[in-house]
Amino acid sequence: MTKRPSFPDGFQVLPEYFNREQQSALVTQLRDILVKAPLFQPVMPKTGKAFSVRMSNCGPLGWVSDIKGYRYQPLHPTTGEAWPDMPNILLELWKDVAPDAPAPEACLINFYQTTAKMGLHQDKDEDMFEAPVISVSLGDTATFRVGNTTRGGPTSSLRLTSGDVVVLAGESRLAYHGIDRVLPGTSTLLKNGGRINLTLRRVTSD
DNA sequence: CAGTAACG
DNA sequence: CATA
Repeated sequence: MTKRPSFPDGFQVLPEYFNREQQSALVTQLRDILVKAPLFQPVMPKTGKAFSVRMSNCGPLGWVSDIKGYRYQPLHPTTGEAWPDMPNILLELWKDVAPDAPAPEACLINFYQTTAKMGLHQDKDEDMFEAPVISVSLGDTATFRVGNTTRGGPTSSLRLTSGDVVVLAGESRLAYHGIDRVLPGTSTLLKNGGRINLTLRRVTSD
C-alpha cells in the first residue's frame, strides 16, 4: 500500500473562512495598523541576515527577530510605541476556532512581496503550547509547506489562497512549516500584489 | 533560531 | 530534496 505523507494531527485548513468583503475590511484595518506600527525588516539572530518578509504586529505582544534573538515584546522595535490593538474580527476568529483557549496576545503581520519566502521553522517562542496557532492568508496565493515536529521527516505542500485560515492545534502546534513561494498575480485584494499573513498566538500561560 | 547555498 |  502506498501512503502519501499525511498532515500532522491537529492540522486544519478552513478554505476561504473570510469572504471577499471581510478580507477587504481586514485590509483596511491593517493599513491603519501599519501606519502606527510600520513594517520593519527583521534579521536573523547571530548572523544578521535579513528576512525576505517584512513584519509588524498588533495586540499586546509582538514577535520580533534581531541580532540578539527571537522574542515577544510589547513595543515596536523602531518607534518604541505599543503595538496597535488587534482588530475585533481576529478576536472573533480566535473565539470561533479556539473557544476554550485564553485570548490571543500577539498577531504577527508578515508581508510577502512576490519574491519573499519563509524557511521551514517551528513556532516555539511562546510560554505555552496548549493554545493553537491560527493564521490568515490575504492576497496572492502561496505555496505552504508543512512537516512534522522534528526536522528531516516528510513534508507536504499546499496552496493557501486569500481568506484561508490555517489552524495548528494539538500535535501540529509544533510542526515545522514555511512558505516556499508566492504566486504573483493570483489575487486582486492587494493593489500592489503580494501576500499578507496574520498569525495569532497565545504567548503567556497566565 | 523563521537565513541561504552547496552538495549528495 | 534533505542536510549542514
